[in-house]
Amino acid sequence: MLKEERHRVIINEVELHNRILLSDIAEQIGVSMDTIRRDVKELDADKQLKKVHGGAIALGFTNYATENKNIYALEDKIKIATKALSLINTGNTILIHGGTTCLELAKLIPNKLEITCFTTSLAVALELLTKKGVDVFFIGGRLSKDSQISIGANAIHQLLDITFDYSFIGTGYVDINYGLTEFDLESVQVKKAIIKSSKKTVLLSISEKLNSKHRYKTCEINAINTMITELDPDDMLLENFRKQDIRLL
Amino acid sequence: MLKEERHRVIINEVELHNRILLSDIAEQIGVSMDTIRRDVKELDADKQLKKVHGGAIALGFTNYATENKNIYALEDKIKIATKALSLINTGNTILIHGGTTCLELAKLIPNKLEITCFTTSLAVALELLTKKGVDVFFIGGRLSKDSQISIGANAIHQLLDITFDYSFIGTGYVDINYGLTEFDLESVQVKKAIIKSSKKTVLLSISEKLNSKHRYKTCEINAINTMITELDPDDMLLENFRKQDIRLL
DNA sequence: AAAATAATTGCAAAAAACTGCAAAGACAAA
DNA sequence: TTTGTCTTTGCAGTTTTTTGCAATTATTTT
Repeated sequence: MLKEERHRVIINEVELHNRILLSDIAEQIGVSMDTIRRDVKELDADKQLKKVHGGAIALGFTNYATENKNIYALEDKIKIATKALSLINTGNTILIHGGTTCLELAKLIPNKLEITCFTTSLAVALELLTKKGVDVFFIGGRLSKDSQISIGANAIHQLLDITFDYSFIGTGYVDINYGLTEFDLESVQVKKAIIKSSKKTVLLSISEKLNSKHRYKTCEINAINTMITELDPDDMLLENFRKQDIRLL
Repeated sequence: MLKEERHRVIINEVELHNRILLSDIAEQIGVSMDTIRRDVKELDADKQLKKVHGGAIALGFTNYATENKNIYALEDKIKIATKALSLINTGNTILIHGGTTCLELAKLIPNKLEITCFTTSLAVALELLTKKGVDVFFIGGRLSKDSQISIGANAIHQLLDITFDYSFIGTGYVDINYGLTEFDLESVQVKKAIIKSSKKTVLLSISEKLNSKHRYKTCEINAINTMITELDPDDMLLENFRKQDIRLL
């Protein structure tokens, strides 16, 4: 087998599985490990993949990539939170749910903006307490050890007694067909209650989460009134969402 | 499994749960703790997460809220909290109110003690969330800006729906004749509700507060079942209280 | 203060990478 | 076809990296 052919096979495998073991490929193609090692070295130099000890991984699967992604993600989240903030007016009664993007929103709220703000998140509550103008209410309930947010029947019950001008929520996954979905069922139940109690529900989601889904459904995409991503509302990636009855920001 | 793959798994878990235990990850991936420890060390050096004793936490997940800012009389408070802890048994449903002494109690609760614990204090809640065996519930309500505890009708309403085996409260002032008093009316109202909902109410108070009083009354001294100070129950200073129908500890 | 957990260190076995080399193969010019 | 040159490949020996274990030390918990 020619070198070029082997290279093609290797790249194929990497793209298919995101990672390969040199030993697997050597056996599969039927050449020595040394040869494959040299092939992978070349492909690495050509920036076709990243060579690691024992194998190779697809570009974009490296930790450098995730590191950069996270740095950008924070900027994106601030961008999203800034747009969300523009919706809030003096005198509003709002709810801010948990999650890193929602926490950014809480951080961005100006000291003197006079609003009433409910939250289910300990972190958001602590942040809001530093804002002079904000009247802070915590929705009690069982606290999730992981996310430090209120869940359970108690929280839901309280939520349903209140009407929010706006509620700001994140989600684990969004998909145009599957709607908002989560990894965790209890989280879903709380979010359902939030949506029910809100005049307008605003979804804060980085574009990375678009077109992904998981086990438990919070709601259809149309149950959301406004969706905010870090992208421009005219962005190609949002094309499908523009056809829906939601406001993009 | 390639090292890079393990790294990805670890980062994923940290992002999902905010914190991980090395032992959990080691078991999940099926390698020794040493290997995971080395992985986490590298990821920490890469600023992908923060390594802590026994595990790792997501960047930006540190708690300043429960740090001891007020080390005044800390020794005494720990002594009080230790005595209070001795009252709690497996399976109990208790309430821990706010204040530095109550926070000490929360800190002292052993990891594996299995109890259900309610609280009105953000700091106490955050502390309790670190305890494996504790089911944590937060009593929602309006949050006081300075004390970071729930107050208001909402909190009171929730409290009255529950029965606690023990509730642990502090007070601004105690006097044998005037009972428990406070500077703040809303705090009094919440404490009244707590006392009403508790089979046994335990007062945690440093002796310095004895024989002092203020404007708003929570209850008579007899409404308290147990009073804990840093002093020996036989101490002269507690002579008056011994004549009352309260247990001293 | 004692017990339980976790971190560190040094070490050894295993796996992988590197090095130099020689045989095999590719290819152009004679 | 043959020859000479250059590249590719596999092999053997050496070095490096990874990993798990055991003994020690440090930290946390009770």
